[in-house]
Amino acid sequence: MLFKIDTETTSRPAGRIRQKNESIILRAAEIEFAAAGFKGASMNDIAQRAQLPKANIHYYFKNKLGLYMAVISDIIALWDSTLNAITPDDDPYEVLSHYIARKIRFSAENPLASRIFASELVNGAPNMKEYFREDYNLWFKGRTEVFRAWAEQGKIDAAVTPEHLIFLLWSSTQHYADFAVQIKAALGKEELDDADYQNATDTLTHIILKGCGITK
Amino acid sequence: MLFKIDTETTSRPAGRIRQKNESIILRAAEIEFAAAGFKGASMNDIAQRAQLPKANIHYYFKNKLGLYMAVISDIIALWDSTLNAITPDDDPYEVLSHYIARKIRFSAENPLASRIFASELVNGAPNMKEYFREDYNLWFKGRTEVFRAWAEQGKIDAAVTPEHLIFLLWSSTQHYADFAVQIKAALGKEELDDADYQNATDTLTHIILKGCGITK
DNA sequence: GTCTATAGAGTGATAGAC
DNA sequence: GTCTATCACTCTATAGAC
Repeated sequence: MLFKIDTETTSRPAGRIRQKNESIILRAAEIEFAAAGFKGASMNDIAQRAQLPKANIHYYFKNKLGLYMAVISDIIALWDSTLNAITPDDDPYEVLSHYIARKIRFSAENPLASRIFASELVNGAPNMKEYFREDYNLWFKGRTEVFRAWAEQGKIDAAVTPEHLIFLLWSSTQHYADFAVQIKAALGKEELDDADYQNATDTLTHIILKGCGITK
Repeated sequence: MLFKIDTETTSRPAGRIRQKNESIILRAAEIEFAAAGFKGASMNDIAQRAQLPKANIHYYFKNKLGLYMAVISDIIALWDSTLNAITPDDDPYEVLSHYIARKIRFSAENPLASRIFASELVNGAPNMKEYFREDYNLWFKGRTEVFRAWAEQGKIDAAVTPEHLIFLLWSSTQHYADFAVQIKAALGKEELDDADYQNATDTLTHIILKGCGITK
């Protein structure tokens, strides 16, 4: 997607030290932003977690927003790519079961990224206005065409609106990262293990595929 | 559920003025907290939106957290009640299609409440630790029993894990409030209308009920 | 009950010595 | 490249006049 942000302070090729420090800062920022949102996180806390002086962060990143966008842009790239791979010629059963498994795995492995994205959206996406411009609608329309083609080929129930099926795929899988606290409390566990994620994947796959009338 | 918070400054019975001002403040706070999260929202902005002096808010509510909890406790009460009404003797088809419709309607009518709750959870629920205590696990277990009973009566596919079915019901319906920005951008609409919500309800009901093997 | 005026802590950001 | 010291500002919260 078309969504570029200036995150570098200088235009010089990254030196070894720079590269290392930037990645340390980004990792620290990811944790802080995930825990408190954009406004809630403080440069001070990020600096402390990165074990670097506050001014050092301002040397590597233009300002707080620049750092935030640097963290978020990585997440967005991952997001878009998941749906883009699907074409009308694919087998719905194969593709969707793969998609569900992949998104749940992503939720399990990158919970912080998911949560920062979710936090941004829940608050009305004030820092991502350009991302949700007109072309987002066009891109999404293109993606629904795939499901519509499947419906015309009788591979999916006519009662299923492609748009809302996509929303269902997104919501049900992201939920395991975004609402992890509630899920852990409900299941009475400190952390979710592989069996939990497998269970989630199996149940979601069963319900969604069968519910859409997609057969193997 | 057992989750009480002191929100009042005094213990006196609420006077007419007090009642009116508190509700004005609560409404303003709801908007601000939904837009920026707990830390991101400022008492100043809340006061300005309520058209009251900042100190006035501190007179009615103990502090920022107290105000926040007053907003949140209303939401929680609504949340719990939805699942509590279900019993094993109910007809799964009736109950679940009702549940889905009701939760989507709630997302449509109370998007701010949903988003504040979501924002709190996404950030690790720092202000709701007591809510997600041991009894939450017990309460949730009790709710899963209903679905398990249905499964034993052959009313639900054995492949469906009750826990994850509940998570699916939550995530898919809340999504329309929490991620409204993304949904509107995807559909290319300024606001979602009744037809959109009806469409969402129909598609979700079809997929989830059929996917669970629940027949009318 | 109401509101002005301000305290005191914390914020993002930068100048300038090293 | 690095980091101390500091600025200007905003935050929550309260004292005290009305």
